[in-house]
Formats: sequence, structure tokens, C-alpha cells
Amino acid sequence: MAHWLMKSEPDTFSIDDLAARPRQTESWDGVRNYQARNFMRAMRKGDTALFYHSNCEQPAIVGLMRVVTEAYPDPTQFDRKHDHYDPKSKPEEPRWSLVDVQFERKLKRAITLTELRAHVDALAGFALLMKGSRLSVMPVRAEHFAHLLKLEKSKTAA
DNA sequence: GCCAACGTTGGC
DNA sequence: GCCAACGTTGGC
Repeated sequence: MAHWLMKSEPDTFSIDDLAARPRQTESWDGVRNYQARNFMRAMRKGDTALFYHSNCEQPAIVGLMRVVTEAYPDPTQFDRKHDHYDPKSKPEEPRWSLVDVQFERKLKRAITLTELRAHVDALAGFALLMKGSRLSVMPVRAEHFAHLLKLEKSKTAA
């Protein structure tokens, strides 16, 4: 199973919001970047995704989610009244996709961006740490994922 | 709130 | 197809 990381602004939708949803499941709508969309289309049911809080006081990886559907068209692209409405997308040829994700657990402690940067050696090539990277959905290599779980267990924030 | 980095748009 | 202008992301 593949691993991913997905960003959300906690003021808009946080890990606690996900945990509070019916069946603790939510559609990850609003992605309007082709690269991020393509990663979602590459997701398979059962994949694991890290939940990352972005654009906030403490940017950090905060939890784990399960991908519970394959990618399907994002309905908000066809909704005129919606912020993410895309007039150029046609129902017969949808431009934007999403997957449903289910809450799995919060990390025992948040792993902050600052801490992640202190581990650039072990995390070399991790898209989140690349300069100028703004992707909201990105793949995580198995060895990076394992290292992150090891960090979670470690007592001290390096 | 600032601004660097990036993606998209549209004129030519 | 180039590239300037514009909008967005997201850390700080």
C-alpha cells in the first residue's frame, strides 16, 4: 500500500473535524492543482495518508487517514455557488477529482515542520521539505513514512 | 500582513 | 510558443 501526505488548513478543516464527521469520513474536495489531482487519481483504496496542518501557527503532521475510495469527480467543480466552482469543467469530462478519506488516529504528538527540517538527511527527497513546494497532495516514500513513525515514538523533539 | 515561489492565463 | 501579469500557497 502506498503512502501519501495531504495538507489542510486547520481553520478550515482540521484532523479533529475529520474525526467528528459521520463515519469519520470526508471527501477531500477542492484540490485544483493538476499534479495534486494526479496523485489522488493514483491512490488506491486502503492507502495511508498523513494529515498535515498548513498555514497555521504550528505547521505539522498531526494524524493518519485511510483512503477509502478510488478517485471520482469532485462535485464542487460543477456547483456555481461553490468557491471551488470551475466553469471550464464539463460533467462529461470532469477536470477535478477527489477521494474519500477516513480518520485513523491522531499522532501521539504533532511532528512540526521545524522538527521535520531537522531530519532532512533521513527525509531527503521528501516533497514537503523541498524549497518552494506547494503541493497539497504528495507521495511519501515507505522509508520516509517509517522514519516519521519512529519520530512520533521518540520522546524528544529534535 | 508580508512576500517568495510557483502555477495559470492570455496577448501577441 | 513566449512571457508578463496575475492569483494562490503557505511559512514566517
